[in-house]
Amino acid sequence: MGTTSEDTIVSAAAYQQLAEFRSHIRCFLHFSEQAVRSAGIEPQQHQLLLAVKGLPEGVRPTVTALANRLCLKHHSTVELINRLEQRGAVVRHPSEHDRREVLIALTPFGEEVLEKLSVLHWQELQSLAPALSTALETIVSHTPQTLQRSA
Amino acid sequence: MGTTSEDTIVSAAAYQQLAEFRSHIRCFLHFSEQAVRSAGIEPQQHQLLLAVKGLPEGVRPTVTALANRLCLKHHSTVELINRLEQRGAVVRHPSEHDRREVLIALTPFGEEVLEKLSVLHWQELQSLAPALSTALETIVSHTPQTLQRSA
DNA sequence: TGCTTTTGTATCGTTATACGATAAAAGTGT
DNA sequence: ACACTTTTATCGTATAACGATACAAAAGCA
Repeated sequence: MGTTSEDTIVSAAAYQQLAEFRSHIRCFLHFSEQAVRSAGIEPQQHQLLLAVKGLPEGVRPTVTALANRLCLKHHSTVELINRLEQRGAVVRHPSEHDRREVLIALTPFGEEVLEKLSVLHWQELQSLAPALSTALETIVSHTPQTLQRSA
Repeated sequence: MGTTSEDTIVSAAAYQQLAEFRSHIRCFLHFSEQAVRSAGIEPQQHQLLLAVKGLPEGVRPTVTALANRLCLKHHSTVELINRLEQRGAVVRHPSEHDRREVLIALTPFGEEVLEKLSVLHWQELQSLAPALSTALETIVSHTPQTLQRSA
């Protein structure tokens, strides 16, 4: 009677619910990409701007802090910052606490772009939130019986 | 007296809430990427597999249908399918309704990978759903006064 | 003090991905 | 037969992320 851990079956409904959830996320990200590119920057660049501006109180905007926030490797973050610096959206300046650290700040141009995009995103989220919430709710509530079944 | 549409100000709290929401999404997508790569395929490839398997009833898995579901251009979808076909995760076969169409089906390997990943994703969503819901809720409820302010 | 280890940032080469521009084959309407 | 649309495919280009590698500053230890 030892139940093996391999007799898990995913129902057709479960696939549809997962696909639905991903579709909503992709829909939001697609909107975001279009809005961001219309504003003249790239999606990941926008997210770094937002990460800088939306960092919790008391956290210095170092490369490492931003990498953590964005779930990126440090060197990927460095490259992202390079591209943003070339576009004039951020500037680097040395930290006084630790001369290894580089602090990132938005330029007026970066601030302007981010504010404009933030308004658009906020509005878009008002539209998308219900569908996203529903999809999430469906997955969480249907969980045990729908997903797994003993053989 | 004429209120221009440009005097919109985004508060620090609003930036933090938007950043928080994006961070949760990135966190989920990061988990997904790691799980998917561990399974031997690429993130977008996994999402196409899921899109095929989770397509609503009665929708034929054509390139165009999948492109719509994934918010991609047709030719981007074609390239994604090429890569999946090379890895043996999907096969193409001609449609009988319309000889222009190409229908996509998972191979046994594709099915196996997708099922394994779907279980992992379902479980992960159980953990992440509360934080994501909260972040969404915060944005939706705080909306009018926090985001916009007349000059 | 000097030496080692750790931490923070940066560079290079490779891969996946997505797009625009373009094309070809199959269907549709006249 | 003809133009027109739809569906799929190819090619060149760009963003992006990573692993491997490197270097400088800080921290820990002798």
